[in-house]
Amino acid sequence: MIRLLVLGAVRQHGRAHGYQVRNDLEYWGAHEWSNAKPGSIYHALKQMAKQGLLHAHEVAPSTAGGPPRTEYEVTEQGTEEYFRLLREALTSYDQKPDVLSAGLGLMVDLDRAEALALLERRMRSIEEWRRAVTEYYVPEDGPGQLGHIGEIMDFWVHSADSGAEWTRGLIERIRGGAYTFAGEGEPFVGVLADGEENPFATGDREPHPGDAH
Amino acid sequence: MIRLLVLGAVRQHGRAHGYQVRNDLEYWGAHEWSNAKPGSIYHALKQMAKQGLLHAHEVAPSTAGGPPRTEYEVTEQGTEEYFRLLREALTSYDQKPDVLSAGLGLMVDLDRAEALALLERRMRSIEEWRRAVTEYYVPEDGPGQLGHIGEIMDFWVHSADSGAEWTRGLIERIRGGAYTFAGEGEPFVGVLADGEENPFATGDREPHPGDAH
DNA sequence: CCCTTGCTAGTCAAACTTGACTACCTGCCC
DNA sequence: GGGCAGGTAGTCAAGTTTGACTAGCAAGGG
Repeated sequence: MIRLLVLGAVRQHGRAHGYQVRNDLEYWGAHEWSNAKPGSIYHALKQMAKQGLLHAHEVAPSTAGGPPRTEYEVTEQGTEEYFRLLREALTSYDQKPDVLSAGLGLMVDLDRAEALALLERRMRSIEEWRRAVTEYYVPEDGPGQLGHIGEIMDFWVHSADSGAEWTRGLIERIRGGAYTFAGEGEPFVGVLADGEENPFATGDREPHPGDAH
Repeated sequence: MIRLLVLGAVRQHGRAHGYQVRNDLEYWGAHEWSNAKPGSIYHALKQMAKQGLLHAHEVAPSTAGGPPRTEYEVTEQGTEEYFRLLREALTSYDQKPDVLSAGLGLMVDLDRAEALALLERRMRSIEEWRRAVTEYYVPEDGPGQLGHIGEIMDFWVHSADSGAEWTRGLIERIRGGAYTFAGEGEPFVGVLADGEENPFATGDREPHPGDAH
């Protein structure tokens, strides 16, 4: 998950250091909905460099104060992994909203037809899962047998239905021509240029209410 | 999270060993919707014993084959922590469905009035969060400024709305007298007695479709 | 001119999670 | 009467995540 985000960020820059990635993720709001803390980001970069998904350039000291920095570039192998993760994020329904969010942020790296196909597969995935849950909790003995435990299943089913509905909406928007996908001309700029100010910076605004811990 | 589940399971038994906890969690379906693998469970037990939330009895070898086992009991401090976690799980909206699921499974350890109060707070929490997100993504420049990134926010808002709707339903069911809460007589048996067969055992049925990894 | 604030860039230990693995015993089929 | 399938109970190393910490430099106030 973190790998998907990091690969996506590095890829858009062509070449990036950790702090830049960190900033992009904040720009996307990822610090609010994913577990993308500094530690995880740097760890992911190093790990992926070790595994050959990224190439690490030993690089000059910072131009703007601070310690020297290492720049990374996505290798061919890393690109493959990136698309694999991206496709999976859009397709699979594992009720982890952060994975889908990451996929949404990066889906325009695919072409429109493929994005649509993946989302259709996502729909089928949700339906299948719904069927599995309802089988499990409405056994022939009738419901209620589970007492309040049944609420858990009811919650899952409700989530699945709501997720399906939303996905349907998205498919329609994309089919209707929304957004700019790969190979459709001027792409949407999803990263900050060097020195550009982040209009959505949250500063030290506290995390969204309801967050505990 | 895992701590909440483990504390809840041990508490219901009064005294339990790791394997028993593992079985209860399967009974609740937790292996499907939470990251409660054996390793995590045993780790949590040991950790919490070290921290004084559980008391570990050094105990006799198994009665039914297998290595000897350690039994645990929740301490007073552990009970406090348990209720703290439980209240938090029901109240806070951090879009992690597994936390809520755990809370639902254990909510009957509270009394009805408190459960209702917590769920009302959950509703407010969701609304507040929704407000925060919509502020963030419909700035005065108008929407669309974010391009496809806006879809992420739209997804959050949709999830929040759907979560609120479901919570409202649950509140009504509980207010209407559903389920048996603490202090209301014969509690629902949420654990398996020794030797009882799990009617919902999944055997080696594979995890729900759509699960990747 | 110096000193505090704040941004840049990153490290690190401790905690947690994962998935595969071990070892023991029972029942039962042949 | 052997052996193997399957349940019981748990360990362990490798990997990941967390949250707090470090250290360098710039800008600006007094």
